[in-house]
Amino acid sequence: MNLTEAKQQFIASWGAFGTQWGINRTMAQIHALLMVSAEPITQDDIMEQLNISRGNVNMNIRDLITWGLVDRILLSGERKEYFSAEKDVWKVATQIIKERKKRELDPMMKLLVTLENIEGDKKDKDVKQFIDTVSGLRKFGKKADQMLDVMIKADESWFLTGMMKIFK
Amino acid sequence: MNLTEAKQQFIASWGAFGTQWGINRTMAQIHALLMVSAEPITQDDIMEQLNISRGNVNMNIRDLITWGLVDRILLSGERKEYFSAEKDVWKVATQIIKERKKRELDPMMKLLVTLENIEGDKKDKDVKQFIDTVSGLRKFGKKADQMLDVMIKADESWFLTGMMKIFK
DNA sequence: ATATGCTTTCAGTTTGTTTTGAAAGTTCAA
DNA sequence: TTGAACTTTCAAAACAAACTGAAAGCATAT
Repeated sequence: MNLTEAKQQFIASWGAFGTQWGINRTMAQIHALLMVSAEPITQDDIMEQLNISRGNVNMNIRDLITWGLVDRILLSGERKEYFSAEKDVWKVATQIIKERKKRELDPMMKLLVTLENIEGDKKDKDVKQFIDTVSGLRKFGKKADQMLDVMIKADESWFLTGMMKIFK
Repeated sequence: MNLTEAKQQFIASWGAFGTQWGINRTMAQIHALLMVSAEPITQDDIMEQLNISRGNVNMNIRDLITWGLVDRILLSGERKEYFSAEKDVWKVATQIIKERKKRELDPMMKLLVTLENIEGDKKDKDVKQFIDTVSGLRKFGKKADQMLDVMIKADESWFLTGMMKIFK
C-alpha cells in the first residue's frame, strides 16, 4: 500500500470510528488528515482532499480548535491561515479526556448527587432501588473522575511505564 | 423531589448522555428505566412509561440484550415476557467496556498495524509523519487495550480500593 | 384446527444532523 | 477608499438515524 491509499484509509476509518463515539464524521476526518500532515495546511487543502465545502471545513476546524486539538498558524508573509494538529497521541488523548470530562461527566455527577436525595421512604422497594442505582453510579463516577484527573496531569512516560506496572 | 420526578429526570439525562457517546437515546432511556426498576417489567410498561412504540421498544431491548446489559425473564405461569437489567454498576461498566473494545478498539488496532507497514521512503517527511502518527496511536491503543483487559477481569473491590492506591 | 395473546419485522415516515453555497464580513495592500 | 484575498455565517437542502404501526409470525390453550 502506498502513502496516498494509506492516508485515505486512515482518514475514512478514523471518521467512522469517530461517529461511533458521538463525533461528527467530518470533524474526525479533518483531525485525521491534520494528524498525518507533516506541514500545516489550509482550508482549501482540506476542502480538496476531503471533498467537502468551505463552510463545512470552517465550522469543523473551529470546533477542533475549541477542543484544543488544532491550532491556527499564521505564516509570516502569507495571507492565508494554516492549520496544524497536535500530534503527540498522549497529549491528544488527555486533551479529549479533559474536555469530555468537563462537558459530560461533571454535569452528570452533579445531577446524580441531587437525585440521590429524593424524598420518600427508603423501605419502599422502588425508592430503595432508585437510590441504590443512582448512588452506585455516583460512586463509580467519582472514582472514574479521580482516575481521569490523575491521567490528565500525568505525562506519557507515566502511562507507558509507571501505570502499567499495576496492569502487569 | 419525589420518586416519579426523579426517575423522569434520570431517564431523560441518561438518554442525553448516551447520545453524546454514540448510543441511541431510546436505548439509553430503556436501560435507565430498567436500572431503576426494582422488579422486571414488560414491553408494555416500557412503551407506556417512555411513550414510545412497541416496535421501538422491541428493537432496542433486543439490542440491550446483545450488549449483555438486559435479561429476558419468563415468569412461570405468565405468558408475557419480562425484562430486567443488571444493576451492579461495576458489572455494567465492564460489560460495556468489553463490548466496545471488541466492536471498535480491536478492529481499529488491526487497521493501525497494517497501516504502519506502508511502502515508501522513511526519509520522506510525509511518509515519516504518517508512520509516526499511526505507530503512536497503535502504541497508545495497545496500552489502553491491556489496561481495559485487566479491568474487565478485575472485580469491583479492586477498582474501588486496589487500583486507587495508584491514583492516590 | 383455530383463536388468543403476545412478539417480531420492516416499509414508510418523522425527526435530527450535517452539508452546502452564496452572501456578508474581515483584513490588508495599494 | 477601493478591491482583492480570504474567512465566517446561516438558511435551505441533503442526508442519516430513529421511530411508528400495521401486518406477519409464533406459541399456547381450548
